Order: sequence, then structure tokens, then C-alpha cells
Amino acid sequence: MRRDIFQAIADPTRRAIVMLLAVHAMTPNAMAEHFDTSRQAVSKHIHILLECDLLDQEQQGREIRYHLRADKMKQIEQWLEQFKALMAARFTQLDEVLAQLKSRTNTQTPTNPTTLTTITKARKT
Amino acid sequence: MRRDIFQAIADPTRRAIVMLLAVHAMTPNAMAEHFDTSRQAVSKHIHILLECDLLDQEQQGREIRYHLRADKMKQIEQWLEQFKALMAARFTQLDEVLAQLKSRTNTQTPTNPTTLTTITKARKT
DNA sequence: CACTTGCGCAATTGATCGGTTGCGCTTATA
DNA sequence: TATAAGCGCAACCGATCAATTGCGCAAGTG
Repeated sequence: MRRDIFQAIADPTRRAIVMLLAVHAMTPNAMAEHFDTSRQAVSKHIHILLECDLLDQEQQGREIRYHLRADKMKQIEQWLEQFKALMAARFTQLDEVLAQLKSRTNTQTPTNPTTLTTITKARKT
Repeated sequence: MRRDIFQAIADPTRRAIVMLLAVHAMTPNAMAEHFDTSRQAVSKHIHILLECDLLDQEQQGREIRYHLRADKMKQIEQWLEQFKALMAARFTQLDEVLAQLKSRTNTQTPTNPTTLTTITKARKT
């Protein structure tokens, strides 16, 4: 069950839930009222968000209030930062890497590209 | 075919492709060499990224160089900004909305919540 | 002109997704 | 105590996904 935050926010309903919980904690029923889906459907989305550690439970009698762990959202930001760094480096520092990769289009020289591979989290050999 | 950028970057391979193309344009084969998947698999991911207008084609003889449309990445940033705005407003300006939502837990008053609903892009009635 | 290379397209398959339905447990309420 | 409300769990279903395989076409190369 390889579930990351990017998969979590891939679904529009889940993004909406995140937004709702950004305002304040909520019960599943309260969330469900905001959409035209069933409570169970919402509950499933909650489960997925829980798997990503994006939510916290708070039992209150027979109700459960779900809190958003806003700090986890930083994962997205971090990825975006990495991306921006690559874009910025594109014309400056990483000219070498660029050159290497350019000449590499048909050859196999996993020297500097390895760095990039690490960044991109590719599962290369 | 409801395909948005969030779905595009939900897949780790596609995120890696985005990172690769952030450095410079590439042919499908060049990309495929970075992963341990087939060219066709990569090609499919490219297709998905194309659907999201995240890529540009540049035919060069029998090769096709794919360029990243970096500007499209702003969509993610924008969503994150919206999220952050909600988080920031949580304790300040949107106290009213918060109150409304609170009292609304069981009733149906689509007045102010509509604003939020719009933000969260929920498909409510 | 044969042959290889780079690529897209189509069909197939197993896995996962998003949703519904039905059930049962626990906690409130009349 | 009987009833209702809030919720999770499990089974099921149609749709989509990711990847493979096989094919055909256009562009280079001997």
C-alpha cells in the first residue's frame, strides 16, 4: 500500500476535505454534508488521508473529530522547492549536468545523472 | 477523462519525469533509460502529462523532444496558496465562516459555506 | 534499396480506485 | 430499556490505471 501525499491530494474530493479541515476539525458526517456523496465514501477518503498521516482523530463521545496535520502539507512544498531548484539551476550551476545529460542522450554514463536520479526518486538500477 | 495536474503528479514515475524535464527537454527513450520500465510505459506517462498540458512536443527528425511547461506547475502552487490562506484565516478573518459552519453542522444553510465550497471545488448542490 | 532506430497506437491484463450497500458496535436520548 | 444517531468494517461493482506485448509507420543509415 504505497500511499504518499501526492496520491492523497490527487482526488478532488480529498483536496476539498483538506480545505474543509484547514478551516477547522470536523466529523465525517459534517464533511459529507459538503459533498453529494455518501458518508461512507467520505469515510473512505478519510481513511486514505489517515494512511498518509495527514489527519488526526479526536474521539468525542460517539463522534470523531478529524484534525488536519497541516505540517504534513510541507511535503508538497518541499517537492515544489526541489522542482524550482532544478529549474533555477537549469541555466546556471548545473550546466555541467546538463551537458553531461545532453551528450548522454544515447550513451550510458551514470555519473552525474545519478544525482539527478536520486532527486527524482527514480527507481533506476 | 477528468485529468488534472494533481493526478498527473500522483504517480512517482511521472514526478520523476517532470524533474528530468525540468533540467532539459528529452526524448522518450532518454527518459526511459532513467527508469527500469519500458519505453512504452514511459510513453504512456508522457501522454498523460500531455493531456494536462504539462508538456510540449518538438519534433526533430524522427526524434521527439518533450519540453516541460513549467508555468503549469503554478497550479499546484496556487492550490497550496489557497490552502495556506485558509490556514492563516483560521484564527483571524474567517471567524464568521467558521462560526457559520459550526452552527451549520446539522442544518442546511448554503450562504457563506458556498464561498468555501467554491474554494474547495466541491461538487455540492 | 534493405535495415535499423525512434516513436505512436491498440489490445490485453492484473491491480487499484471510488463508490454503494449492508452489517454491527458504541454512545447518546426518550 | 428501547430507539436513534455516529461511525467503522467488509463485500461487492464498474471504471480507471499502470504496464506489457505486438504492430505499423516515418526517418535516418549501410
